[in-house]
Amino acid sequence: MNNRLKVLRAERGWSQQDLATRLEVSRQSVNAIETGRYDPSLPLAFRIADLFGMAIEDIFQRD
Amino acid sequence: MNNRLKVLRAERGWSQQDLATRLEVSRQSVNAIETGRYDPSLPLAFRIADLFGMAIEDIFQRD
DNA sequence: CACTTAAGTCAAGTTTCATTGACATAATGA
DNA sequence: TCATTATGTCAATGAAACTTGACTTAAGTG
Repeated sequence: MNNRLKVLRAERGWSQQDLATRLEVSRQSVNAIETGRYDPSLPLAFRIADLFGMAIEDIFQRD
Repeated sequence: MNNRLKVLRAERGWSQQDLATRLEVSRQSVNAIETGRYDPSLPLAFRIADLFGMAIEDIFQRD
């Protein structure tokens, strides 16, 4: 899976820490997802989609 | 999270084993997801959505 | 009745996701 | 220059997802 998290975050002028706080996860988790080291859990993917007001499918794509 | 997996599967007349085979997971995993013991990983959620030709959001809902 | 299939569950093990704490690097600003 | 912020990454730990193998129960079906 790859994702558009880094772009969406940058568009809003948020740091990884800002995003992590809004998602209630650690900064390292945001970084790991952005850099593709692992995929979020389904519940976290839902929180991300909710935060950006988008569908999961529009943020995460199969590779 | 709760999900409509059991219904979607039953509509197609598939056993848990049938579904597990199509998703390339164990029968116990399908059962655990259907009975709400845990949520699928994001990659597996995508495979499920693909298989049923639906969006993840139409199969899995936050509770 | 005996046999098979489906579903639910448990135990024990591996892999993946997520945590805290730490360190390095680059960029910016006082 | 010195301090701060942002990002990337590592190690160690814990929690969640997923595995195999086994057992039980219920519902057909010969």
